[in-house]
Amino acid sequence: MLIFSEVQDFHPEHVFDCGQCFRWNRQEDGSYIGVAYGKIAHADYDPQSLLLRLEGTSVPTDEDLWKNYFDLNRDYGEIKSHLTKDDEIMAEALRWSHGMRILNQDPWETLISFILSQNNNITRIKKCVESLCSSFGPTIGEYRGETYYGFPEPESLAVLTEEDLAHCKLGYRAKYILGTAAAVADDGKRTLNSIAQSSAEEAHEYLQSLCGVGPKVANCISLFSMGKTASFPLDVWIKRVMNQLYGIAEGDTKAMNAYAQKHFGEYGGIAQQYLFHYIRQIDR
DNA sequence: GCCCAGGAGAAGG
DNA sequence: CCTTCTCATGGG
Repeated sequence: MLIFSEVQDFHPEHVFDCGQCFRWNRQEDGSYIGVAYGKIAHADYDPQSLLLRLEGTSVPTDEDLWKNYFDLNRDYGEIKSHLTKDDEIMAEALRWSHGMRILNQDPWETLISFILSQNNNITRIKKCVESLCSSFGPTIGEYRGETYYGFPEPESLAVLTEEDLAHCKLGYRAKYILGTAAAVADDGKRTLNSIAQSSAEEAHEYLQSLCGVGPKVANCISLFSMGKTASFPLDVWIKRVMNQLYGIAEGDTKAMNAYAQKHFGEYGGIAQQYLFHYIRQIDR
């Protein structure tokens, strides 16, 4: 059990149900159970303290790893005051998403998950990812009567055929998964794990060379698993925000990116996540 | 039956 | 460079 005390700017629903991750599920008591870095994790938050129970086989409670996973080294209060300066829209958005934090997830898992996200909805993305894990990932243990599976390694996916993947119902994205798994397995994850230290431009160049990865997915990967906080993923929801709330012409993606760069700057991705969670809450 | 979902790739200007 | 079409799948 890990206990992080005096954690500010954290709300489980904002963190786990904002669309950045697909393997955390809300429990009746408001806590969340998920799988990350090959561990079954049970997270709970009582104002100020984040409690993390880690289950499964060998459980090294690597405090620094999980502290970084939840991005607890970053001062979100300062970022929020910066973003809300002269921005009433952001101030309103934060009433709905003030406890969101950008998780620092595993690059490989994030890569595959967001290839599956294209032209798809979050409920079904979660089913696709879970199906991949239970079919081709390692069994990592049982917790409260449920069996949990880790994310399959590139080598485990690279040897498959489209027929092997058919029951996962990935649609046309199956061949993207196979292509990208082959490329990453061939490279031994080396480039993928090292470009987090490179510039955002270099990271995007490599990511977009992979099958099924375009500008939007590359931005999600670099934001959610490589610490590139300026990355600004432009999806259908954010295009809606930029048009309807910020008044930018519908479809003018260049102007939307330029606005983000100018007004949100190095925290474009964090701003984007606040707005994403906000528009999805009020649009239902 | 239609439209939509955290889009990308291919084809054609 | 840009625009348009197509690509599985499931839910509303």
